[in-house]
Amino acid sequence: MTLNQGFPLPAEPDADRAGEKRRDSRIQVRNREKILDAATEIFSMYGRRGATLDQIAEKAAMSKPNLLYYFSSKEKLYLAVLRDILEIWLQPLKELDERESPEREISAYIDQKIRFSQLYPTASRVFANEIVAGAPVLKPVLDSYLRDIVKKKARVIRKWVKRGELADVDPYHLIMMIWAVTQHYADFAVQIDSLLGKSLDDGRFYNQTRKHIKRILMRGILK
Amino acid sequence: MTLNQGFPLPAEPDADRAGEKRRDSRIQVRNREKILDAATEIFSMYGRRGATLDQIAEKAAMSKPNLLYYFSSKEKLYLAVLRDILEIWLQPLKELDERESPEREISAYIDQKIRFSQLYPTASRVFANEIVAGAPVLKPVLDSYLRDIVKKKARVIRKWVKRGELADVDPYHLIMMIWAVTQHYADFAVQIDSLLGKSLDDGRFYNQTRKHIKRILMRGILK
DNA sequence: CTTTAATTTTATCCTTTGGTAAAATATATC
DNA sequence: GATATATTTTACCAAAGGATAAAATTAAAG
Repeated sequence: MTLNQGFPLPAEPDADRAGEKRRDSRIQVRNREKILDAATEIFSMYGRRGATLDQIAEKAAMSKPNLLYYFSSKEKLYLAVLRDILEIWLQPLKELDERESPEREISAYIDQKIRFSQLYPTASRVFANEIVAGAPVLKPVLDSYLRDIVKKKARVIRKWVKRGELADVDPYHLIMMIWAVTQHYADFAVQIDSLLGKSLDDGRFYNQTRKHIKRILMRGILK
Repeated sequence: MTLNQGFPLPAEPDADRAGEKRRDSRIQVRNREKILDAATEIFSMYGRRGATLDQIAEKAAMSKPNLLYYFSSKEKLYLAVLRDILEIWLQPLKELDERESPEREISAYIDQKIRFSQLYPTASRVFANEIVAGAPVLKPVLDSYLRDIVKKKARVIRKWVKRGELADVDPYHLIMMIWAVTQHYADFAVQIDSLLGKSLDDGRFYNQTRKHIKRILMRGILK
């Protein structure tokens, strides 16, 4: 993972890297990534407050002070993790295109969301954890950045409805419904494993899930 | 809340109350409930590990040792909270009745689930937190108790499909879809508030949400 | 090779946190 | 109202956890 490109989290939160000049060394890159991956996993299991630097350091196979050499505080590390996640989490929504048919676009959107759940289940859980906890860190981003994007895309959906290509659905509810259902398979993976003994890692199950979700949702919203 | 009746969590986990004889005094009842409510709120925000007894005690307006007089450890308290939640969380599913029409039954089920999200959003979040974290405590219950109930109800749904009263849906996916969508409004309430400035507390929004979910889902699964 | 800069380790600090002990206070029962 | 029991408070403690300092080591540049 780790595709941290200029993300709109609270302006330059990583004070660490202020005034940086030289490029990240190979060691730098490798270790930051190792840490971010470890942190994602630990944060997904214990949450922002419950996770400990000791656990993360251990999972990343380095000493705690060494970890702190790369991320100067637990909070900064958490922020870095969130930034990476939000970026990929949000990408698919941005691609909804009103010039295409809703059938095609929404179908593709569901595909991408469920794909995300398959590829980055732990990341999804970190995000879920943050939101369930009341978005102590992400709230400002939700209130601005996310809000704007969703508003824009709601307009796209509304246009489809007006054109008569879609049943009369509320755009916001529709978007949230898609989020809820697709993310569920990553966020509540243990539950699903308990009930079915399956996970999205299983290619057959992945496809069955994908098709099932799409079938019901598309039937529910297409004219 | 607090309707802790003989719940099937790991056999008699509340060793505190072993060999109890006399009934709970009024003070006992009142304080246990105060603590459980406070704990629910704190656990919902910080998770099992992130929550602290100090926070819970403060919210319950009592000293920490006093709190520990009622629940002898944080883990026991967490367990008590979970037990209460699971009980009410699960109730609606048990009521699915194959002798009635799927239209009526599933509709009622969705109603009850969304009602739960409205009435006990924090409880829902504690539960969500536990599952997202990998169900460290509830895993055994999911693997046995929940599994059995869901299996039984999946059979009911399958019967409806066979009778031709329902489209050919997978029972498990359908159940999870309903869970995902209805719980979403409690678990991700902050997000919804950020995007819409609304919550299920708002009666109008509650009804709109309820109807919207039902419309899409029912259309998606009825023949 | 040296010399300089980057990285890692070791030792340590201070605060928070779950939990206990025992004294003090309140409540109930006779 | 005296006595026994239940509840609450006060004072602690040991372990865990986030963070820093400085020494030791490794990698890079000339």
